Amino acid sequence: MQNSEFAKLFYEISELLELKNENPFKIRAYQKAARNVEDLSKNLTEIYKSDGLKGLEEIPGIGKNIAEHIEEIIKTGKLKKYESLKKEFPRGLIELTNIPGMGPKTAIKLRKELGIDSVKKLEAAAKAGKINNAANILRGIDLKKRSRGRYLIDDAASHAELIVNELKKIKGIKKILPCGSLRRGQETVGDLDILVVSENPGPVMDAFTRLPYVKNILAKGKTKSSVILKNGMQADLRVVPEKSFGAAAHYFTGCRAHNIHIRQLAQKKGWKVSEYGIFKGKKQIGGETEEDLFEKFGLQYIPPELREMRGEFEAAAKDQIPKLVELKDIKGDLHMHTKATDGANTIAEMAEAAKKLGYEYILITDHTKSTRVAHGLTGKEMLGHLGKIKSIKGIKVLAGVEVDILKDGSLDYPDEILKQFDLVVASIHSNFKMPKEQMTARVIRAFQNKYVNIFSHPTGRLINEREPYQIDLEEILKAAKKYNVAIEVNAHPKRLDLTDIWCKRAKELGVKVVVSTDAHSTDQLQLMKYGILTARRGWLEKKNVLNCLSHDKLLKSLHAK
DNA sequence: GCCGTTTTCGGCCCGACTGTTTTCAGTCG
Ligand SMILES: Nc1nc2c(ncn2[C@H]2C[C@H](O)[C@@H](COP(=O)(O)OP(=O)(O)OP(=O)(O)O)O2)c(=O)[nH]1
Ligand SMILES: [Mg+2]
Ligand SMILES: [Mg+2]
Ligand SMILES: [Zn+2]
Repeated sequence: MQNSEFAKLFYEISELLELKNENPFKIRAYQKAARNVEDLSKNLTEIYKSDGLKGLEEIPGIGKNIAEHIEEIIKTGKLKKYESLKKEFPRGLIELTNIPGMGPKTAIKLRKELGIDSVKKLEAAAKAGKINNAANILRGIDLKKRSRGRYLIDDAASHAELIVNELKKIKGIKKILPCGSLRRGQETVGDLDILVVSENPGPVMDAFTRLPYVKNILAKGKTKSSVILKNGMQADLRVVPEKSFGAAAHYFTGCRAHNIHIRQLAQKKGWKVSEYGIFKGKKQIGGETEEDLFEKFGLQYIPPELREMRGEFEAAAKDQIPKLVELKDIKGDLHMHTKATDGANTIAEMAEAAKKLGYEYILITDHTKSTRVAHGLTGKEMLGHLGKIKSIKGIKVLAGVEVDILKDGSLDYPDEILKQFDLVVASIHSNFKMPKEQMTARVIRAFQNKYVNIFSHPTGRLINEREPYQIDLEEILKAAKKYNVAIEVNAHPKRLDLTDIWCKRAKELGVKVVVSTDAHSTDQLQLMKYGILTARRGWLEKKNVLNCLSHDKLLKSLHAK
């Protein structure tokens, strides 16, 4: 079983325990365990096999009980506790709690009083007038049906920008800052969380809830409002006074576990942290800015991308928060397509656009013949295509290729062709469904080719569309190190592949990383920023990212194989 | 259920909004 499946199971147990009206801290313990398992790069099954229960208990948030759960699942493929909970509370009951505003208490009450244990039955009862605030509930059901779950980061960012631009027009607003998972640069975003500084929140709330993009108002108060936008996305607004800006930005940026941790640190010092500041008794002693908030705790500033409860507090206490890579450090883009295959622009157009971004170089990487859907080229066609590269003033246009790794790990072009490119990017575009060991061996065989320099979109996942193929990334990273292959962080919001966690692992293993857009048009060259966010979430520094190097040093580093 | 450099038992973040609650529970951020 995959870690993600263990995590899902523990989340589900926590929901079932809520319905059972269990101790809220027990519920949180399961959520915490799920979260920590999700964040692990090592497989739980492997940990158990090598270090047993003791190994499992070393994972934060996993103690004797949950370790035994994991053991039971590995040994029997089932968990009795979960099976019996599931019998007690049908799936439909959990679905009821997914309706906004409806929690476990209400769901249980509905079942007890009206025999309702599914959204369908609730809808019918509401329409038949058997329920108190039927209108609200029907609205909630409707919202749930329309909501698309989690959004791609570029989608969230563009909607945040629309709202920010509208809010800017309001008088008396001193600051506007989108926070939450968007500010942390998470690969998907559940909702928009926008912070506003104003000493006069009333008019801000009025304006926010009347925005043209707003479809429903979920809540509207003095300091906080929530709305549903026309596209189904939720947007939350907090308004605080200037003196609370830092604490509020910190609170609203999260993550939740990170917030709880800093509040616990405050308790130990006899202080209190809330979104309004750091307090000693009634007196505010800090939190005007985020920098001040961390400083008051003797902590180095923690960038939003690292606020995930993944070791940032330990690092900050020791002054070991790395100087994270930035967009301005990027000197070139090493993955892009042109009209010759499935791109929209010519080589010259891509080069001009890249030059405008201030890049020193780009690598043209069109598809090879096996990727027929993308009109992949034969070796001869490819060399002809790249032969048309004219020197363009102010930017180096490198001749590259995104060569298919075939089913057996051989490449779509022979070495005589491959050796003619400046750099070779390799990736998987077919035969996704094969056992993990076979896929891993296939890719490692490709790494052994003398001319392969970069492995692109290593898991092939498409967020919200396609699961990653089965591949042992730990082995892939080790092989990448051995054969001097750089691993790509594909910056496209649908991919973001490698993920943040695996970026961190790559750094630990000393594997070189490149951040590339895989642009299929000049516009898409600007997606680089999302790849950078992912790299930053993976604790990567400028020195870990090869396309922060100048052209000469880049080629030298990759050609050493 | 987890955890511990004051604790192996007794804590576990803190606050906003809604509804009918006249002093709080439920839900959510
Ligand atoms: N102290 C504290 N802060 C919370 C809690 N829940 C949420 N927050 C803070 C941290 C979150 O990042 C921020 C926004 O809440 P969201 O529910 O929108 O979560 P977030 O944006 O992190 O993830 P999302 O992508 O929206 O699911 O509010 C909580 O229980 N306690
Ligand atoms: Mg959010
Ligand atoms: Mg939110
Ligand atoms: Zn590509």
